[in-house]
Amino acid sequence: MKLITRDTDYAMRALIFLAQQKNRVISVSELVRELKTPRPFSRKILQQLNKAKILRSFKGNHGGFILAKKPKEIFLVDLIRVFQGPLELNECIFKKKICPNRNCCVLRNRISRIENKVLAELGAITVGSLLKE
Amino acid sequence: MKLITRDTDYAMRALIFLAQQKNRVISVSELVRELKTPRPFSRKILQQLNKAKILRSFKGNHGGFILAKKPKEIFLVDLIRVFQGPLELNECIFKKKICPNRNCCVLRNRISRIENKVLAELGAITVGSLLKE
DNA sequence: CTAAATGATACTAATATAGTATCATTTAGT
DNA sequence: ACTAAATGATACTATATTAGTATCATTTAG
Ligand code: FES
Ligand code: FES
Repeated sequence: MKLITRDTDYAMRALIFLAQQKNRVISVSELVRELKTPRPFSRKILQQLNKAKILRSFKGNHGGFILAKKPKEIFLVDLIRVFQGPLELNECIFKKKICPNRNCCVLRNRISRIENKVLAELGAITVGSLLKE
Repeated sequence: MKLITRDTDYAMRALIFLAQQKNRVISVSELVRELKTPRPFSRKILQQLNKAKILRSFKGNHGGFILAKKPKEIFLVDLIRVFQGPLELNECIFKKKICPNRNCCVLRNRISRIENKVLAELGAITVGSLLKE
């Protein structure tokens, strides 16, 4: 079971790098030179982050990307949601057969608790919290 | 993010069904008639459970499967491990670049805590705990 | 001997993840 | 106005994982 896919991983790295550049507009070329991540893939990811309003983009010559939010306001969970869809561990797993009345299913309760825990822990991680000085 | 794949799901259903049959040997035919799961797939799953010593099998005419353990001793985590491999949320996600000293990486610590929580919650779920009387 | 079962194993199909390619559009600099 | 350097949008390809099938060998009750 993977908690984080590569999109999310690269996105986080890119965001941390951008955060370190303090509002300088950074092009994909510059970014991949630094991070050594595959260029077109990285580009796609930045574009998605732009659509998600986590980045702001500038077109044309000398264009590129900057953070649209403060590092402390960019949460890992948000990235997960952008690239991996909603975090639903919760969805009923054992359909009809096993779960007679869904409200009190042992499984369901426990899985909800897991989900809450995951959200709480991940919800505390931001780009800011991973920045090294 | 899916916590449980279909193998694990079907396996759990099969085990619950077998538990309800109280030591009667059940053939795949009988099982899929009841559970309505795809036959050859279900068969493969039962064979895997047999290899994992969660089931015992009997060959030949009137053969089939019975539980090799008490329902309370069959844990959901075990099934997850059989069908989905080890539950490693933990593996380092952001390699070199982000994590200078791995022992104190914020992320790593939090993810370990998530993993522990997941294990604790799942570790409490057995076939027995899901049996309806 | 035979029918009904599992064992072992190889194959196929569908879906999700990872990544590429291409063309249109924008814009700073000359 | 032209050009080079950038992003926007979108379609495509490749790889891995998940889901499922097919087949033949072996075992065994009757
Ligand atoms: S798994 Fe959905 S109610 Fe039990
Ligand atoms: S993610 Fe591995 S040490 Fe930080």
